[in-house]
Amino acid sequence: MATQRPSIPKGTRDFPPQEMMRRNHIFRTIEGVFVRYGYQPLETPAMENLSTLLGKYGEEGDRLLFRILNSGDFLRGIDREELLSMDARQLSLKIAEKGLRYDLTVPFARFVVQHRNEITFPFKRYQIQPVWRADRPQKGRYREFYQCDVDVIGSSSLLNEAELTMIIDEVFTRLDVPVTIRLNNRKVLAGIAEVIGAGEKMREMTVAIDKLAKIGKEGVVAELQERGLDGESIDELLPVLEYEGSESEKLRFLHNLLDASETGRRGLEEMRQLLDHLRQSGLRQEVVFDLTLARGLDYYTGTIFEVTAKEWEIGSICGGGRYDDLTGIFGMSGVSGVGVSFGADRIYDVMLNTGKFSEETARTTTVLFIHFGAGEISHVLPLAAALRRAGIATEVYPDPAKLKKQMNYANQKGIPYVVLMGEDEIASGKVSLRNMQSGEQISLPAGELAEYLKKILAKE
RNA sequence: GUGGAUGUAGCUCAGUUGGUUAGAGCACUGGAUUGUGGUUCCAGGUGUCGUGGGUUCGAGUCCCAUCUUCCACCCCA
Repeated sequence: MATQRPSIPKGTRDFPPQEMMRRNHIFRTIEGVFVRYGYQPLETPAMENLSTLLGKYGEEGDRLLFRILNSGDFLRGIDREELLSMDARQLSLKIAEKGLRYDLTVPFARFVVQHRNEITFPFKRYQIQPVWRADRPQKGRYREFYQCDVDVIGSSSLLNEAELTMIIDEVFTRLDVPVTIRLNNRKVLAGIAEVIGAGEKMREMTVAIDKLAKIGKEGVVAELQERGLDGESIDELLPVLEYEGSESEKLRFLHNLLDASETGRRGLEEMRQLLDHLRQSGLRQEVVFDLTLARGLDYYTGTIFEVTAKEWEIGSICGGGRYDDLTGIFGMSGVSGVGVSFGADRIYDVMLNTGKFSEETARTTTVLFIHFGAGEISHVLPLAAALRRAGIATEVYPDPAKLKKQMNYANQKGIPYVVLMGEDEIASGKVSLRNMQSGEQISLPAGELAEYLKKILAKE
């Protein structure tokens, strides 16, 4: 048999050790912040029933769902006529009943409805798992990627929005990634659509103005025309797009503009309150009320969030919003929720490209024991055990290889300390401890090694 | 889903109008140095030229298909 060339499916990746350690650093930081705000962990299966997934992400989303072929004789019960119809969409529903999850929000909604009697509301959960999309891959766009979601469901208080903003602020502060947190409110957007006489075209309007940063004012105008907004409405919208002023001036400007729209006034009041909460929370990252922030997902109904890195352009690295009736499709209405999702893969890219990973992030072992043969092993093992008991990650080189080879191993793996155990050391009851970074080497009694290392490691 | 680029050693890339046995640097392995790494010097294998067809006396080079990666749409993390 010919040897086959190893490969993985399009848009998927292996995560080698160094990358894993860096990714884990991101995941642990994010998770640590979630926990500190009282969110609880949840995991759901990689695959869901296709009926749970279909129709939740629009036509585009349905196309991007990975479908899982039924097991066994998947053609059973399908008549010849159907098979020959060549209608892939219809046929796929018969031969595939499961699909890979497309995001974590819909499975979460499914979970909440399914377990509504066991859940205490407001329910605060976080979920860090991969999702799959049959998208065409590009840089920073994969077919398998991780999402870190935090949501609170069963409370419509704006304090939740404020808390999520604080979480975003803290995560990126801890990761040392300066960001801009952009906020807006779908009700404000709806109000704007209403007062410019395009209430019916709210969705078209938001999709177009969402692209402002990318295609500019002229581009947006062209897009608006293309999407069927009349010239009058566009003329009225322009001052909104062009508006520049302080936050308080912006609120006043909108207050006048949205006077005639009840929805708009409500949205504006929500924004005013949220910004007020945030002022009292001592945020360290930049927060802006951005009228041109729209976000595509249809189910958002209130506050919307989007976060971009200041030092590296890669699109949004975190986003979310309030959805008033996500669980309605599963038969549980009137439950409001709000949540955000962190894009770990993109955060990784930002941190890598802006040099935010320190050497320590990729370090696993602190001490390596170097020895030269079977005779030394009996002296090495108790010492290594003592270090591990002291909480120091310790390795013993498995082969009595040349010193150079063992040193090189420590070097390659970024191990900062090496303990040499040879005939001389054993004879004197001492060990040689070498700092691989400075090249400094000291000799000390074997019994004092653990204490000494603990002391100098604590100082680092 | 639409349109466009790309692929040569583990990595970054050379490779002439199609011509005989496909190259460099880095990395890797061994040695100089039987107990002191990162520097240096020497030696060494780096390979179905992405894959499958086709044109040709002859294809890494030209043509077609396919896959990969990347880019612009679409959408999004």
